[in-house]
Amino acid sequence: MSNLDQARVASRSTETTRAALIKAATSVFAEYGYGGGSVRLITQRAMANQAAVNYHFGGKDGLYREVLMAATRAFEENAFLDAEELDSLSPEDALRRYLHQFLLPLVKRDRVSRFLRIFAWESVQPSEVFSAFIANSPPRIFHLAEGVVRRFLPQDASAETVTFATLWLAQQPMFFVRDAERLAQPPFSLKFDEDALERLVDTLAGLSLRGLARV
Amino acid sequence: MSNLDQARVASRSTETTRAALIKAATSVFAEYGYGGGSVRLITQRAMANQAAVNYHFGGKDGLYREVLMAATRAFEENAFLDAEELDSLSPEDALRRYLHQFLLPLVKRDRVSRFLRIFAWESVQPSEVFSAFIANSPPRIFHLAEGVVRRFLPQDASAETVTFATLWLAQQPMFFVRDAERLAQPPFSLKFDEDALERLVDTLAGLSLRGLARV
DNA sequence: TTCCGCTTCAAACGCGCGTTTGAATTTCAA
DNA sequence: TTGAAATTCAAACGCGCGTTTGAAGCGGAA
Repeated sequence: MSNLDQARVASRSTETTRAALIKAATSVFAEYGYGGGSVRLITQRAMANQAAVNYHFGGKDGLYREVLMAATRAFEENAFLDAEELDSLSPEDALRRYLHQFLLPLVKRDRVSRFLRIFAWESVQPSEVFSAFIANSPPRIFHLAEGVVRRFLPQDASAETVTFATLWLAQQPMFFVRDAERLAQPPFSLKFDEDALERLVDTLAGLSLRGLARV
Repeated sequence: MSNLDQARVASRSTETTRAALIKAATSVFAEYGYGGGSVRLITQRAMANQAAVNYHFGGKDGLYREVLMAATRAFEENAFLDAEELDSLSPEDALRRYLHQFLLPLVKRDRVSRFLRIFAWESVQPSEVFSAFIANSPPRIFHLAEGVVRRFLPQDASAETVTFATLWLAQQPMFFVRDAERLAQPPFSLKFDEDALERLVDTLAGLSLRGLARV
């Protein structure tokens, strides 16, 4: 008992530091990606010592794994988008819902949006940590695009075609999420408020559904 | 005259070193991007001294500018794809030609393919050097996607719509070019020979033209 | 109060990076 | 051949990175 109590109480301050580090790491990695985010910046934002990362998580990679686990948990707790919910919609509405949810980080800066930004980074330059992470427990979020695409493709579509189309669809919102800041500046000067988000969803959904020929 | 001769002859060996550095830098930056490519690797491949980069180009950024200038020159000398050639084709064929040319690096490893890979890197993480470079002399290559897209969009399409659609189209081949190596491994295991390239062009052109609804 | 594990802390380590340095070497006009 | 300019070279510099170190601080048990 005494051991347990001590562990419990001691872990109170431990949990405070751990939570602060995970929160700071989430925002830093969302901003700069895993490779671009530094331990020094993370500990600075968490108001913790640099060595705390190694003490509590064994290193930068361990902290990142913790962030990825939190992200997976958030997505699987239906905090984001559920495959069953998509199935209940028409294919067209499922596509629009998919695009809308993945483009949300353009206008919201909440926890889930930061997780999405991290995934957007990993979609263009996967870290070894991430690759190993999804190899062990592939997150459901990756099946969403395939699920949406499959409802449009014929049953006998080749696996290669399905892969092409899935990658094609998944990339579309990722690009805008990842590069939102850059697109806000010249020569593009795209400002994303909620109306612009709806127009972007409309445009992307139209392009995805009917292609250029019908825009 | 004597000064000129001296400069000319001296520049013979100079040009040898410069050319070797530019060639090595092109392949290194194509493989790892500007930030990921190191001066040490470049000089090693060029069999030159590390200090040569600073001596001849003033630094890593100056060398990169030289590579970008060579790329711009290659593209403007019709070594790649000409806007007028695209205009001479039907919109559908122009789109297919655009996609085909931008996907060529998947099967070819020539000079132009390396330039395209560099552009693919810059499309996701623009370096300051690149941003400054295109600010001074925007390369024609960037107008190609807009030119293709515009022929499908109605005349009165808003500037925002044109931008959305242009970015959307430009991203599609970039993704496959940039991540070819990763896509070759599980879980995707995509092998790109010339046949696969044609199928990818078909798929992307179909998706771009008619969307998911008609695949 | 004393002691002992847990946690924090400032400092330093080792590494790779782009760059600088100053001497050695090469080049070529005079 | 000579001397000055251009070029090459090995070595080192300064910086930021992730990580390690060992002492200091802290809190609860005896």
